[in-house]
Amino acid sequence: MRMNTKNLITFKTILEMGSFQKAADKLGYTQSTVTFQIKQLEEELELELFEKIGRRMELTQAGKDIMPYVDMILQGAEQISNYGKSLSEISGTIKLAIPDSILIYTMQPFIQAFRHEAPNIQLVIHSLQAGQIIQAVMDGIADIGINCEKDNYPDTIIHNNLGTYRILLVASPFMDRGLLDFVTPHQRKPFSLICNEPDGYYQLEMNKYLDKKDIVLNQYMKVQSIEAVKRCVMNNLGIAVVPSYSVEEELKNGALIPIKTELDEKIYNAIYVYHKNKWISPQMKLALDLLIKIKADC
Amino acid sequence: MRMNTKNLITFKTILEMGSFQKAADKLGYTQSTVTFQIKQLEEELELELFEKIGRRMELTQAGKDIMPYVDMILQGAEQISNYGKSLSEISGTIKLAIPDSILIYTMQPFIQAFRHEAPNIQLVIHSLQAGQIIQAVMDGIADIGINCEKDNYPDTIIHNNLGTYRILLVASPFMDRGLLDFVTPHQRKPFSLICNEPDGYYQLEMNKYLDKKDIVLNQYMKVQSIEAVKRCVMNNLGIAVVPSYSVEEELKNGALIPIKTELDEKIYNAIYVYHKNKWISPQMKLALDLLIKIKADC
DNA sequence: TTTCAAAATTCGATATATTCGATATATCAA
DNA sequence: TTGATATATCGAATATATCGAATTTTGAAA
Repeated sequence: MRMNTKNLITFKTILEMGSFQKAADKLGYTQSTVTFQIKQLEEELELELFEKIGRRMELTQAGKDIMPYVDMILQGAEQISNYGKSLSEISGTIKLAIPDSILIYTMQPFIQAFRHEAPNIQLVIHSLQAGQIIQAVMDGIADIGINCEKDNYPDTIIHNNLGTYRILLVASPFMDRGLLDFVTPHQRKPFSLICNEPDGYYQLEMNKYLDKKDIVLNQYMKVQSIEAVKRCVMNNLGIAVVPSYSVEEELKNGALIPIKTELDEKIYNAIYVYHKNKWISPQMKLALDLLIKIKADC
Repeated sequence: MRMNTKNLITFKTILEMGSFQKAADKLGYTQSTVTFQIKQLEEELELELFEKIGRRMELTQAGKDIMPYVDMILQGAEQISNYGKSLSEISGTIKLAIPDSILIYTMQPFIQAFRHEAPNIQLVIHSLQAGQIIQAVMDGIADIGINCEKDNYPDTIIHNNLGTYRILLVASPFMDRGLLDFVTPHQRKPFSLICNEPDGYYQLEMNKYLDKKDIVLNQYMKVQSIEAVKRCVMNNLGIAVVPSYSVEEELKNGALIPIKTELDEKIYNAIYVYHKNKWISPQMKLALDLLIKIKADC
C-alpha cells in the first residue's frame, strides 16, 4: 500500500506521451529513471503495468483497470495542492472534446470566460469527429464533450442543451437578387464563396448541398476570421455560409440578407455531455457552471 | 504535488491514535521519524497540519479541510492494492455506528455474514447514543449507521428500513396468570426480571415504564446471552424484556407467553443510513448489499 | 515555585533509495 | 545485415529516510 504520486505521474505521462523516452523528456528525467520508476511502481502495486508488444510498450488489462483509482489519487493530490487558492490561482486540467472546427466558434465565449476566471487551469481541447465525442467522454479521455445530437445517449452520460442554431447562406443586400436563387439546380454563379474554415462543419454541409444541386461558384476565398467573412460579404465580395447566431444583428439591421436554400430548416444543437460517475472536481464544476452561464447569456 | 501514501498513513494514524508517540508505536517508527514525516508532508502540501495547543497537537482548519482528499487518495491506493483479489481476500475497513447495545443483537446475522464473505475487511463497530449516529455518518466517522428513527433525515443522508420490531415482556406459561398484570400501577412482584444487558435499549425503556407504573420486581438477574435469558424464563425463573423477533418461535409454540403492557404498541425500526456524497467502495457496497439481503431473509 | 513526566523537536550518523550516464539488449524496417 | 528506435541493466554519485541521543516545551504534581 506504499505508493507515491511521482511514480503515478510518470505512469500517466508515459500513457499521454506514448513512450518512456518522451515521458522522461517531458518530466526532466533520464529514460533509465523512468524505467526504474515503473519497475518500482509495478513492485509496489504487485501488478504488471506494461507488456512489450514488439518495440512498443502496451498497457496490460490490470493497468487499464486501475486507471480510475490512479486518477482518484492524482485528483485528490491536485485538490490538496489547490487548497486555499483562489479561483484565479487553482491549477489542473480540463479536457474538452469538440467536433471538428464548427463548434469552436460557439465555444469562443466559454473558452474566453474560462481562461479569464481560472487562467491556471489548462484547457485541453480535443478536436474529434462528432461520432467519437461520446466515446471520448465514456473512456475518460475527455472530461466534457460538446455534441450535436439531441437524443440517444446511454444513461451513463449526462447531457444538456446549450442552444440551437441554423446554417445560413448570406449575401450583401446590394447583390443582384436574380443571382440569389440557390434552389434551382445546375447553375454557375459569378461570385465567390467566402469562408474562414474550409473544412468546417458548415462549409462541408453547404458543399454537399451545392454539389447535390450542381451549383458551382466562381471561386473560394479564405479569410482569417468569421468577422472578416462577414465584412467581405457586406462589401459584396461574395457570399458565405455562417451559423445563424453569428449574423443575427446584421440580418436585423439589413447589413446582410439571407439566401433561401433548402438547408434553411436544418437545425443543429450544441449539447454538452459528461460522464455520470465522474467525480466533479472544482475545476470541472467551474467549466460546467460557465457553460450554463454562457448559455443563459445567449 | 509530490506526495506519498506513507506520510498520509502516518498522518491518519496520528489522528486515530491521538499523539505522535502512539502513532510511532503503532507504525513501528521512532517518534522523531513521525515528526520528520509530518514536517515533510507539511512542506509538500505547503500547509500547516497541526498546531500546538498546550502539549497537545491539534489539527488546523486546513488539516480538517483536506481530509476528504486524503481519504480519496488512500481509498484509491486501497482499491489498487485490492485489484484482482477475490472478495474473501480484499482488505479495508468499514466503520459501523450502532446505538448502544440493543441493535447488536439485530445486527448479528449481518456481522456474521460479512465476516464470512470478506474475512479480511475489518469491521469496526462504534457503539454510540442513538442521537449521535447521524452526526457520526455526517462527519465521516462512520461509513454506515444504524438508527431507530424512521424520518427526519437531512437530505445528505440516504436511509433505508431494515425491519420493524416491538419490545415484549414475556413469561413462562406456567407462571401464575394473576401475577401477570403489568398495567395496574403500584404493585410488588415476587419474581425476577432477567436480562443479559442491563443498560440495553429494551431494558431502559422497560425500566422507565415500570418506574412510571411503580411496579417493583423482586430482583434483577443478569445472564450471558439472550438465549440464556429465554431459557431462564422458560424455566419460570422470572420474566424478561425481549425484542419480538427473538421470541417469535417460542410464542408460536407456547414455550413463552407475552405479558400485556402498555408498551406493546411501541414499534421500533432499524434503519441503515449512509452519506450521499461518499464514494461507495466495493467494501462498502458489500456491506450495503448484505444489509439488504439480511433484511430480505427476515 | 520547583520538579517531574509526557510529549515533540533537533541533530548527527548511517542505512536506504533515487537518479544519472554509459552500455546492453530487443525489435522493426530497409 | 545494418541503422534507427525503444527499453533494460548496472555501477557510481547523490539525495533521502530513519534512528538514537540530547534538548525543549508544557501541564500537572509536589
